[in-house]
Amino acid sequence: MGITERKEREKEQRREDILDAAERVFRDKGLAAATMDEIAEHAELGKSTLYLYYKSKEDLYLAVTMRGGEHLYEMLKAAASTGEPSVKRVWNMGEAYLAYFNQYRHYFQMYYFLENSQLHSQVSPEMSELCALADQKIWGVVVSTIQEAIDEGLFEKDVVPIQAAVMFWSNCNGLMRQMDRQDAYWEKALNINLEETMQKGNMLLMEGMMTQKGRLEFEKAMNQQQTNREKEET
Amino acid sequence: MGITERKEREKEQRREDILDAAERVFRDKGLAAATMDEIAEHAELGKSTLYLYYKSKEDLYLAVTMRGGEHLYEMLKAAASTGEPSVKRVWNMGEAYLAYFNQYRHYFQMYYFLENSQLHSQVSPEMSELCALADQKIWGVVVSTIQEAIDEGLFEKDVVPIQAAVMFWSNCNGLMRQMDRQDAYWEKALNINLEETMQKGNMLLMEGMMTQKGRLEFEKAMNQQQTNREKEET
Amino acid sequence: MGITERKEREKEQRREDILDAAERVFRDKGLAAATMDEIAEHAELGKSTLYLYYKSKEDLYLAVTMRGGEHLYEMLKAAASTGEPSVKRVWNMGEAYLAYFNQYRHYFQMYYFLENSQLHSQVSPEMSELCALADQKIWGVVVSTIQEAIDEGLFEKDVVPIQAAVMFWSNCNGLMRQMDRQDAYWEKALNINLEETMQKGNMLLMEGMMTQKGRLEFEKAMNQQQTNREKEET
Amino acid sequence: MGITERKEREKEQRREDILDAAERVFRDKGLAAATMDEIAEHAELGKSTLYLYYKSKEDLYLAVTMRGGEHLYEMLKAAASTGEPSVKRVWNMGEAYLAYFNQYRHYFQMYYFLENSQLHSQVSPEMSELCALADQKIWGVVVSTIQEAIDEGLFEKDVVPIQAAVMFWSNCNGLMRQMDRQDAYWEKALNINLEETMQKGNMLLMEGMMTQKGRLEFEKAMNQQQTNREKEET
DNA sequence: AATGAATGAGCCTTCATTCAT
DNA sequence: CATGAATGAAGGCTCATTCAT
Repeated sequence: MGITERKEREKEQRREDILDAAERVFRDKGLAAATMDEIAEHAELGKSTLYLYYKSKEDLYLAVTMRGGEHLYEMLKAAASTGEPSVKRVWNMGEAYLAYFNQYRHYFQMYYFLENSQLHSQVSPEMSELCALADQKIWGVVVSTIQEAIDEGLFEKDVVPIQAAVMFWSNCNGLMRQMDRQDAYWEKALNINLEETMQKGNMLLMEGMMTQKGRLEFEKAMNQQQTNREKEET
Repeated sequence: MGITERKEREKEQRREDILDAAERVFRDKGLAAATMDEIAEHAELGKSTLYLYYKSKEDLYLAVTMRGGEHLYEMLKAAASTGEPSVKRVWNMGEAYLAYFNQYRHYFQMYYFLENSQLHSQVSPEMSELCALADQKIWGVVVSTIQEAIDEGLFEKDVVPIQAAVMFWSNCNGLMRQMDRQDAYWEKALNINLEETMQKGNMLLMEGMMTQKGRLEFEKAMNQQQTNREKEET
Repeated sequence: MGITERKEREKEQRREDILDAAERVFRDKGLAAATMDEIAEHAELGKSTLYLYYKSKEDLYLAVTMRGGEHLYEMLKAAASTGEPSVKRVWNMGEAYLAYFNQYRHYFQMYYFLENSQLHSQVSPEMSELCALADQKIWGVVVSTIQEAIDEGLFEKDVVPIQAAVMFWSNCNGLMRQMDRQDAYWEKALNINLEETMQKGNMLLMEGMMTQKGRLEFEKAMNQQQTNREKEET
Repeated sequence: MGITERKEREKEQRREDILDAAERVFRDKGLAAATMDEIAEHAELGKSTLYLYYKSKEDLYLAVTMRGGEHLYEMLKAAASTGEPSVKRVWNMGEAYLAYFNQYRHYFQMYYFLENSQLHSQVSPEMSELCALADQKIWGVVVSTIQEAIDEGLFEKDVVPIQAAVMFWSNCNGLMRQMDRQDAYWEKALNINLEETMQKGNMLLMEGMMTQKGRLEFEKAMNQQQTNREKEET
C-alpha cells in the first residue's frame, strides 16, 4: 500500500529535482546555451534520466517556466483575496506582479523569452496544452477581479475585463522589461524610477476606468493601507 | 579619386547585400535556426566573406535589427513633423509605431527577441554601441515632442518626458506582442480588437497627462484629421 | 506435480509471446531500427522481462529467425514425403522453398540478413549452437532425399548429395533475393518472370544430375501431377 | 590554369583518402559498428570534413561499395575481352567473379550486406542513382557476352540473356556466400570444395544453354587454355 | 518471476569560425 | 578583396542493459 505511494512521491521528487537543476542552468545560461549535460550534472542524474521525465530540452524549459507561472498565480490570487474592495484588489495585482518580478526575476525572463521564439514548434503538444491552461488560469484571476469591480459599479460599465487586463499587463510588462535590462541606466542617467513609473501608468489606466464611486473606494482603501502600514511600523 | 569612392560604394553595397540576405534568413528561421551558410548562399557570397563585414552571426543579427530601427526612426520622425499641434503629434507617434509593426513585423520580432536573451554577451562592443545610439535617437524623437507639448502647456507640467515616453512605449509594445502572437485568438475567442485596445490605452495615458488646453487642442486636431480624411475619400 | 508443469507451460507461453512481439517489430523495422522497448510494449511485458528469456537483442533476433527455419523445415519435410518418386520429391523441395518465400517472406529476409553481418559475434554461444543444429536439420531433409534418388539410380552415382543440395539452394536463394528486392523491375522492365527463372535453373541442375531412368520417372511424376491438378480443377 | 586543376586533383585525392579510411573501418566493423569518428581518425581528417564529401555514413558506405563494384566491372570486362569464343568468355566471367571474391572479399561482403537492409532508405537519392547505374553497367557486360554467344549460335536461341545472367549470378553468389561464411566447414566436415561446386554449377547451367556447336567451341577453348597453362608452367 | 527506474556509453550531425591561397 | 576548404567543439538524443525491489 504505502509502497506505491512512496514510489509515487519519490518520482515526483525526482521531477522536482530535475526542475531545480534545470532552473538553475537555464537561469544562468539561457535556453540556447544551456546543455542537458550540465542540467544532468546539477541534478546528479544521468543525462538519459532527464529524458525519462521530459521529452526534450524545450519541454523542460517550458516546465520550468510553468513553475514560475504557478508562483505568479499564487501571488496574484493572494493579492486578489485580501478582503479589500475589488478596485483596490485590482491595484494589488499590479503590485503583486511587481513583487513577483523582484522575487523571481529569472522566471520573468524565461517567460519573456518564451513568448518570442520559435520555441513552441519544438515543444510536445502535451506540454503546450498544459502551458495554455496555466496561462488561462492566470488571466482568469485578473479578469474575474475586474469583473467584480464592474459589477459593484466601481469600474465603468463599458470597461471590458479582459481588455482592461491586457492593458494593465502591457504596462507592467513593458516597464519590467526596462527594469530588467537597464534599470540602472534609467535611474542614474535619466533619473527615472521605473517602479514608480509603472505604478503611475497603472494609476492612469485605473483613473480612466473607475467610476466616481470607484475612485472614492479606491482612495479610502489606499489610505487604509497606508494607515495600517504606519501602525505596523510602530 | 573616383576609384576610392567607387570602391567605397561597392563595399557599402556589399554590406547591404549581406544585410538583405541575412534579413531574409533571420526572418524565416529566427536567430538560432539561421545559419551563416544559408545567409551566404542568399547573398551569393562565400561564407567567409560575411566575416569580412560582420564579426559574428550575432553582430549581423543586430545590424539587421538596426536597419529595422532606422525605419522606425523615420516613421516616428515623419509622425512628429506634421505641423499639427504637439499633443496630436505625440498621438501620431503611437499610430506610427503601430504602422511600423504592421509593415515591418519581422523587424519588430527581431528587435523583441534581441531584448531578452543572452545575445548581448556575444555581440561586439562596437555593434553594441551603435545599437545604443540608434536607440537613443528613437527615444529622442518621442521625448522632444513630449517636451514640446509640455512647453506649450498642453501636457501637465509635472509630466516627465522620458517617463511619459516609456509609458506609451510600454503600452504599445505589450499590445503589439499580443497581436503578434495571438491576434486571432483575441479577436475570435475573446472578441477583442487589439489595435483598438492599444489606442484606448494610449488615450487613457494621454488623458492623464494633458492639460485642459491640451485636451481641446487634441480634440480639435483629431477632428481636423477626421475631416481631412473624409474629404480625401470624396 | 501439475504445478511445475503449469509453470513450465506458462514460461513457454511467455517465450512465445515475446517471440511474437519481436517478430512483428523486427519484420517492420529490421534489426537495427527495432528497439527492445518497442518489443516489450508489443509483448505487454516489462523490458527487463525480455532479458529473463533472451540474453540480448541479437539472441532474440536469432530466435525469431529460427522459428522461421522451423516453418521451412516443416514445409520441406512435407514436400519430401509425398510418396512420389524421390527425384520428383527433390524438385518438390525447390517448390516448397519458393512457397515458403512467398508465405513467410519476412523470415526469409531475416535469415538473409543474419547471414552476412557482424551479428554473430554478438550472439550467445548457446543460441549459435541451436542455430547450427536447426540448419543441419534442414539440410538433412534435402540431402537424404537426394541420397534416395542416387540409391534408386535416378540421380547419377557421382552426384554428391550435399553438393547437389547447395547448388539447388544457391540457385533458389539467389533468385529469391532478386524477387525480394526488385521483382517488379525484372517483371516489367526486363520482362523476366523470376519464379519461372528459378524453376528453369533448378531444372537445368536436375537435368545434369539425373540418369536416363531418373528423367523418365521425373517426367512421369510431373505429368501425373499435372493430371491431378487438372482433375482437381474440374 | 594549373591551379584549378591541382585543386581539383587534390579534392579528388581527398575523396579517395576518405574512401580508403572508410573501407578499412567498414571492413573491420561493419556498417553499424563503424563510427564516423574512427573513419575520420584513419583518414587523418576532422570528422566534419567527412561530411563535406559525403552526406552521411550510409552514403559513404555506398560509395565504398561502389568502388568495389568498379573493380568487379573491370575484372568482368577483362574476362569478356580475351579474344576467345564468346561461350568461353561467358565462362570466364564466372571465374572472374570468383577471383574478385577471393581478391576483394570485403567488397563482396559489403555489397552483400547492402542488398538486404533498410539501408537504402537512408541514402541520398544521388548516391542511390549512381549505384543503380553502376549495377547496370555490370550486368551489361555479362548480358552482352551472352547475347554474342546466342548470335553466334553457341547458345540456344531460346536463351534469354538477362535470365541466363541472373542464373549464373545466383549460382555463383550463393556458393560464395557459403565460402565466405563457412568454407572450412564444407571443406573439412563435408569434404566439399565449394569453388569446384560453383564451377560445377556453372557448368551444368551452360550445358543446358549451349548448342552442340557451342559445346565443341567451348571444349576446344577450355583445352586451349589448359595447354597454354601447361606451357607457361614449363 | 517480473519490472520500473536509471544510466553509461556513444553516435551522428551541425556550424560558426579560421586560414591559406 | 574574396573564398574554398577544413575543423573543433559540442550537443541532443537513443537504447541496450542492469539492478533493487
